[in-house]
Amino acid sequence: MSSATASETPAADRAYQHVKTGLLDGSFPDGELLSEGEVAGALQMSRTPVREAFLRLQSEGFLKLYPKRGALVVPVSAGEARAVIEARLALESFAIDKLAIEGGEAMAAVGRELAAHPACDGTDLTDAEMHVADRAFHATLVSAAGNPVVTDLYNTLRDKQMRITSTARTHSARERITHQHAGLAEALNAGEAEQAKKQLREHLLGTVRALGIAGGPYLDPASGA
Amino acid sequence: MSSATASETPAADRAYQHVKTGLLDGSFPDGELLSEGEVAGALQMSRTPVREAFLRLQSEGFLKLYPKRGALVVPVSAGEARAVIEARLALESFAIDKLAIEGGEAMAAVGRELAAHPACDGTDLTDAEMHVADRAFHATLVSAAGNPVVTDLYNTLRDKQMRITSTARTHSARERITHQHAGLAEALNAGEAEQAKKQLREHLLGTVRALGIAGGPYLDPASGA
DNA sequence: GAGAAAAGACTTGTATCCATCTTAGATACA
DNA sequence: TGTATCTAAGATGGATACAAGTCTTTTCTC
Repeated sequence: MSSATASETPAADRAYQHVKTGLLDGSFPDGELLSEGEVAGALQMSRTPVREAFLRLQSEGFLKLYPKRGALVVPVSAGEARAVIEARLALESFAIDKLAIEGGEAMAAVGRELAAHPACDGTDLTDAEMHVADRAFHATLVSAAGNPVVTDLYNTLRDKQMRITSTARTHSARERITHQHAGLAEALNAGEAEQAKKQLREHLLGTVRALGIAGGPYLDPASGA
Repeated sequence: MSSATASETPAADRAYQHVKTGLLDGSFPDGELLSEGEVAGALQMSRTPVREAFLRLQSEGFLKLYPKRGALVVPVSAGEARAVIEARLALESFAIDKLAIEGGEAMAAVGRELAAHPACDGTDLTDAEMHVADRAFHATLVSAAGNPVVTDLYNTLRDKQMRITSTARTHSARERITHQHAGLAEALNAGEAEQAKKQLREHLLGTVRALGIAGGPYLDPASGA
């Protein structure tokens, strides 16, 4: 079992994890052109699993593969960050709308579940844990709509956003976040869909602003119009 | 240049196209477990590009890869079909909302563009052309929102739907479709966002029904609630 | 005949090899 | 000095070889 070929996790997964981590922690900065052989050497594996990882990362929007040239770490512009958040708002609003149509009890049930969520409190959580909790909080809301396709799309969005928020270190205003989470849960509990969507919009507007990006008219109607 | 290795398009693309086509025209029915070597042999290429195609198809949700077993052609259930259409409605509604916020003129411009689209008339089009036109029509609407992330998500949805509609042969009611398209364009032209969204919802409700699937409460509030 | 063990066919995962393409840098020339 | 060309290095795309896992079928034992 000491053989080098015997490893716990598949090489392709290790490659994927390695590159993704590097992307998130900034080891591979925006615009960098990296090659299969490079990371293959670093991980002491062949190019094949690295290739697989690159393809995955490309489909997730982290890399752009140029034929015979290399893999570009796609730069994330302010516009793209806003686009991601807008898309999140669209999908989460859909979830709220669908819950509303299914009836007040369905909404209230989700509201209760969310109110009890750690992301509504936030004490006793490290920054990393808070980040995980935040993600779980929103995922819970979206999943509650019972549309697996939307849930899927939403998760890919969060992956994209992870890259963005780590690129521009967010100084997360935890109080604001937990407070807004609680407000959202409360609105759902009360069966007020429109109010919930408004809370959500303001919450996400806060997120883009924390990135130092203007919300734009859709996220921030008060500014543009 | 006559060598067999010199081919116009990359082998990986050919493999991708081949499998996707097979998926859409039903050559690879739901639940089938296909293998890399199989299609590699059929296309007279090595497994490597086929593997690449499989990974792509998996990320698009057409295949599910089971380690050391094969690639499962994911079955599309009625529920999933509805989920896809719901997601489409969510994203297209987002597009309308965003246009509305950007102002009446922006909306009207899109309305004019859509009104002039072949998918609003439909004469002189074969069924295949009509299908393409329909897709372009909706893509135009979504793109007009100016959110590339959403546009991207939307396109993957259409790919998914392509698979569904081909699985269950749709008897497309062309008149209904073109008429509803025109109605949508008109509502946009008039700057009536809510009306446009309602038209859109009914349009997509017609689509699910054409597939022989109930709309469910979200697409068809009149039924459930 | 029934059940367990083993053999075989078939699958993917990974490494390695070769061909081709792209590009950076050296070199020749005006 | 500036430019064109040639050369070499490095990249990917694809083919092939081999290792290892999974399921099916056969065979052996009781």
